[in-house]
Amino acid sequence: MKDLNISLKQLRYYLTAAKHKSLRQAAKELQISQPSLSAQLKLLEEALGVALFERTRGGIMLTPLGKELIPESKAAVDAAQAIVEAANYSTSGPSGTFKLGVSPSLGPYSLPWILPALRHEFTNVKFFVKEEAPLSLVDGLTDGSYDLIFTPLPVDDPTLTVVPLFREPLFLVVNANHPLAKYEHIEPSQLSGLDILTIEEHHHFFKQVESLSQRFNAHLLLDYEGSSLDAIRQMVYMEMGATFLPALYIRSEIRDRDELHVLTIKGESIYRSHALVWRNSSPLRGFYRELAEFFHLRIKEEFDETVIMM
Amino acid sequence: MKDLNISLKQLRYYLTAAKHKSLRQAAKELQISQPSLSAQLKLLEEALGVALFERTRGGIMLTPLGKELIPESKAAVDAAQAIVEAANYSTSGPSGTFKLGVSPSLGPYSLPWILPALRHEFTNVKFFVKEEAPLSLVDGLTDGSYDLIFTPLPVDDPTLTVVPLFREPLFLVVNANHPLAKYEHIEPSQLSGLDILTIEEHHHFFKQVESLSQRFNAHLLLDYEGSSLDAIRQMVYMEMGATFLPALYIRSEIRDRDELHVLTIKGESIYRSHALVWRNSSPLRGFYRELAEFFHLRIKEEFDETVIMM
DNA sequence: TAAAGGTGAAAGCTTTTTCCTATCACAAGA
DNA sequence: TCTTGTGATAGGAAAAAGCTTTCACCTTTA
Repeated sequence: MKDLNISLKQLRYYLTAAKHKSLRQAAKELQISQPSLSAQLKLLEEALGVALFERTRGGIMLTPLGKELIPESKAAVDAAQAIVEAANYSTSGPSGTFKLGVSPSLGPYSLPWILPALRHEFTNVKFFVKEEAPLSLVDGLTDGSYDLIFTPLPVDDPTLTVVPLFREPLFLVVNANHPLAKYEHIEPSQLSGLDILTIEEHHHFFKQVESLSQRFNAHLLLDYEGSSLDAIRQMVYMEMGATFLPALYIRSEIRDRDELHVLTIKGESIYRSHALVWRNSSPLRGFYRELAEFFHLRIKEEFDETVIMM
Repeated sequence: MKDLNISLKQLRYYLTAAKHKSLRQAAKELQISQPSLSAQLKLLEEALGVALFERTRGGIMLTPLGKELIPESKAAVDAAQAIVEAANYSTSGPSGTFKLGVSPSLGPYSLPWILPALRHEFTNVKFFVKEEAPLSLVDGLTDGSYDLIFTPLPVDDPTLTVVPLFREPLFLVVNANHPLAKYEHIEPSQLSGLDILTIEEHHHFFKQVESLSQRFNAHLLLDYEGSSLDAIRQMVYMEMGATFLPALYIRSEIRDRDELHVLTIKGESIYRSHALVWRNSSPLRGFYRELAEFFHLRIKEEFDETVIMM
């Protein structure tokens, strides 16, 4: 990069002197002494190697080149002013485009109810939302691909701040023609031998369903893994097996109870927890705490009958 | 004007740090020490009152606002760079739009033969040409309305540099039906009582024709003054009187010798002189001397049979 | 596990830049 | 002749920019 030996101050001085056609008047406006102004304009002329002004006893006048360099000088000073103003505006509230990473089993069934209110509350804040599996979310947060993630737990990294927000119940879902569909609540023993479908291995959800299957002696189907909750819902609909689905998903996507039946297991409370997570080193961590509180309130307002607040 | 407390250097440092995501790498590119860069970025952040970077042990990353201020920062630095480049370009030759003032009795009959060659020779120089009576030209040069004037002499102002270029003969012009039209040369006594037309009083030309009329005992018509040389040529054509016209005007505008007759006066050499004039205080006076030489050469090439070089 | 190598920050010092006051040189106007 | 206006010059003080050295902390390698 070519060395720039001119300063914004010098450009301001030049524009002001051009305006007044008098070094004394300009110095007065700038609130510096006239010899200082004279010296700085001389330095600017020397740095550029050209004469910008013609000095006469009646004052100064711009040379043709001096006139020609006015627009670019004004552009530089105006751009700097815009930076200062944007920053001033920003100190009165957070600003910019934030990269928010979410789990695909959580984001689509919660964020549409949160983001509009968020945009209303923090008007200069934009979110660029991307879905990715939770393990990838944590990696992305660590390496700076995301500023913030909204993800199922667990997250075990001491460089990250984890703010748990709520617990989301998981329910057993079977086809309406399934023998278990005649019940609202079943005994754990009734799960024995049941074919259980789930989504891909790198999701926390997979591990949880695997654990549940082992616990209830059910049979976890590994040959027909789904790529999303929608996919496994379709498989249940096609009588390929049963599955566990999160409450927010059920709330959002399962309306036709003639096709799919939702059950609870007696004496069992099955949940997964969700949190907002950010890097400890972020200078915006104060704002992220505010955001976490906002999320918490919004989720409470919107999903209080579905989830358990933390 | 709001006080700008950020510098172009700081903006360059910020852009370079953003590019490298490492203060050490950026400092290396900028050829300053890392602690200096760190300190300057901190000062920039303090001046703006916002965090532009998040610091981690693996390096730095931009905050959302840090990202948002990149385009304006680049705009400021690029504008300054453009100033430096324009100035560098300019030191390899004069540049800008020059305000050239010319007399209406000279400019139209000379500049069309000079300006194209001038543009070819000085490619970054533009002329904004304006015609005005010579006394107004001098006033305009003194007050800065013109950078340069091309004018008939005399010019008597010690703050101005006057470079005489050539002498332009004046010829007597009569209608082709006039008794004097049968001659190519006449005696001074033949002018006695002749009606003489001229242009307005505030032109040097008026004073010269007035002086000639008195000298040859001719009758200067004051009731029918022309506003231009074209106007008095028409009056001569309409047999309202005779007139003196400059050689360049005759060369350019009088082709039909069946209508108007051009005479010389025996034993008399009648001229007016023309010069380029600029302010002594102009930092571009070196360039104006060059220009004067170029005018001189060009006039010699184009008008050598019409005028007398000085 | 220890050593090496990477990160940005803090501290103290030197150099450079920016700004000040006082004055000068020159001109125009009263 | 004096007053008032212009921009420039000279010398000094204060602020800013940059340096080297070192620190704290982490990761990687042998």
